[in-house]
Amino acid sequence: METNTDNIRQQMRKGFLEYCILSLLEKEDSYPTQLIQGLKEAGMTVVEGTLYPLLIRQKNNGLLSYRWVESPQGPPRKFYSITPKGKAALEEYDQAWKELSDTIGTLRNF
Amino acid sequence: METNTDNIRQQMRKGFLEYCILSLLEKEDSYPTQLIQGLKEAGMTVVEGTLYPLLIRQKNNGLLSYRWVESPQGPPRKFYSITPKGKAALEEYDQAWKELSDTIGTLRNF
DNA sequence: TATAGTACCTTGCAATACAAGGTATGATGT
DNA sequence: ACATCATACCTTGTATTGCAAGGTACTATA
Repeated sequence: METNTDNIRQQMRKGFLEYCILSLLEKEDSYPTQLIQGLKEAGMTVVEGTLYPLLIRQKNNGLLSYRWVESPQGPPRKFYSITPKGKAALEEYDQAWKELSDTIGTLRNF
Repeated sequence: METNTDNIRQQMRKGFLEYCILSLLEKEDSYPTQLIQGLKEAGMTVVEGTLYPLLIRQKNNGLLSYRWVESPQGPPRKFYSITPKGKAALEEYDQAWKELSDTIGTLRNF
């Protein structure tokens, strides 16, 4: 376990990817490469080997669905949509985030 | 992967324990049972099987040191202190927390 | 037909939180 | 002296999950 900033940032991110992905998909149906781009713009770099298994897990749990859409150039894209169950999960994540923020606020005297 | 609130809260917590422990120890030297109590009061329940290995990791990385202190009743207590390296790590955690908050704020339109 | 670009996916590894159980010390009651 | 209880520290095995690395497939272009 290193203590450099990169590693700390990485550790903290754990568990937030699902929340972030549901957030992006609530705004707009997207395919994986698009999600990677969107997450990067929001300040959270994710690689394919992390994203694909996560999307599959979320889909298997009924939080997401997908459909194939032809691309203007290249292979077809797998567009993911958030389901009603996914939206319910997103609300729970909002609540969990709020509570975690309160906890950190208490401990750090923010 | 369940989607109930408890599980979501648990997932989100991952990676934050080190930050929270350093925060508590910055205020006051503590022994593990005391840390578990302090974390619980701040809204973050942790069990022994999680805490002990984590303290050992942090100590092995030079973030913490400890000394034995006799208890008024019962076996001696292992009081942990934060080291200069631990304080530096805490500052990095503050920065990482801020960046993560910004990311969530961007994605959730907070 | 070969190459490049885009896109989706899998395998193996390392880190870590937890459930469950274990060991040791000191006070109290019989 | 001995059993019991409360406190305290610690370990083992399991499941989850993020990542590095590598693989497969479709389409357009030279």
